[in-house]
Amino acid sequence: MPERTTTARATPDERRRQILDVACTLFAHHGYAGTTTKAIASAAGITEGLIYHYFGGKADLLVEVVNQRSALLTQVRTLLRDEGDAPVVRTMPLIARGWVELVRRQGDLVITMVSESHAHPEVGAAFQGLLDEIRGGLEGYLQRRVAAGELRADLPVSVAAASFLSSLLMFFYTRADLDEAAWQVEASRFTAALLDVWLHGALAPTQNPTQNPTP
Amino acid sequence: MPERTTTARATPDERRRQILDVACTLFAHHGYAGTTTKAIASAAGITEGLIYHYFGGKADLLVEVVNQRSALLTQVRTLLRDEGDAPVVRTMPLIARGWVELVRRQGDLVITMVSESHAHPEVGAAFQGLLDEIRGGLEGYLQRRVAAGELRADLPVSVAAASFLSSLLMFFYTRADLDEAAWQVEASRFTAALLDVWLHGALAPTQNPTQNPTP
DNA sequence: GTCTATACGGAGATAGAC
DNA sequence: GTCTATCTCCGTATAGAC
Repeated sequence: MPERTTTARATPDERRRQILDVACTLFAHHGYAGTTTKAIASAAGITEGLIYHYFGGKADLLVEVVNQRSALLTQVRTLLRDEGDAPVVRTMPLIARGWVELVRRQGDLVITMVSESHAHPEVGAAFQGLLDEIRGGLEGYLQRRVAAGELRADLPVSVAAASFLSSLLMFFYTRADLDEAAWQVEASRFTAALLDVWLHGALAPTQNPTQNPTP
Repeated sequence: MPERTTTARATPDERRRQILDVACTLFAHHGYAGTTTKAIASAAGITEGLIYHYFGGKADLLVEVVNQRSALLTQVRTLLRDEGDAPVVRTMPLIARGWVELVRRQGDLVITMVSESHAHPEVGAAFQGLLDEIRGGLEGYLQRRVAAGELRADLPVSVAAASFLSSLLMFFYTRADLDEAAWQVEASRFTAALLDVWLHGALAPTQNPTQNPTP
């Protein structure tokens, strides 16, 4: 078995990972086209030439970075499966918090996908595919809660799921620069309020004058 | 007074506009860093040198493009003012449709702002400022409808407004490539369903067992 | 596996003729 | 106001030594 006495750091796989991580961060902060191979090498503490030992070219970096979304998708699936068929008032807050924290932890990847969506059709397709799968998962859960009679029968589940996820995603996207402490506070507030609106709607309860004026 | 007999097209102001329009379109499709001055000149039917006669440099183009957002803001303000204090079931559909059509007509600008948000802090700030002002406007309207008793008193108006706008914005952002016909269909459907969820919420009406089992 | 050195093209920008 | 010509630098990518 391969033994390492001292020093000798960074196995090939670690290097690949490291380069991809650095690239992802820089892509998020400066955009793909705005990130130079020199900057990537410098931030990774290596030379430009080494990048081409591990990857075919700069374009490959973007592809491989975006492919890491599958890990993100897996985590969301776990999130949805774990909360199987519990009532929405219990599950939705967990999904909301899980989704928002997941997006934040994978923030650079998400920012890169959103930012490069329109410049690189493949990225746009990957991003939309990811959102669609996640929305589909949530949709399935909502459908089951409709069947259980907990959600209204005429709820447009697909749009309800999309709206829920979009709102949290946009929230993250516009506050990604917050430090961890401020983020926790704002994310909690926003999530709670969003759930309130999403569950109960904006309208005042039954002010229909022909029925139940004051019950 | 300045007279023009024939030909002699493109006044200085028209040229500026034209260059900015072309730049905005290309920024949206290839990103700022991915757009070359050569490409802008070529698409505008002029030479690169002329760009520098009208603008200080490429960076100025981005700034001026993003500054066009004020026009967008004005239009939203008009939209909100015109529908003053009418009931939500009448006004919100108009706001939804107006917002979504506005965003689509100014699609290249919106895509550019979103895409370049994190690479260029000034753009990010401009974008967030724009969203904040629009949300604030909608929030004011909602607050008045709360006062009128039409919306529930405990509605988190700020988040309700943000969620409404975010959902429509993300919808546009992920379907910007649809052709006009398909767009009209999908936008109508989405908008109607979103309003349904937003107004009435997802929960089934009062299945509280201690009260009104079947009224 | 990692670095040095270098080729090559293209990017933004300027000068000056018309 | 518009174009042609050109400058300079920097970006990606390769070759080859260690």
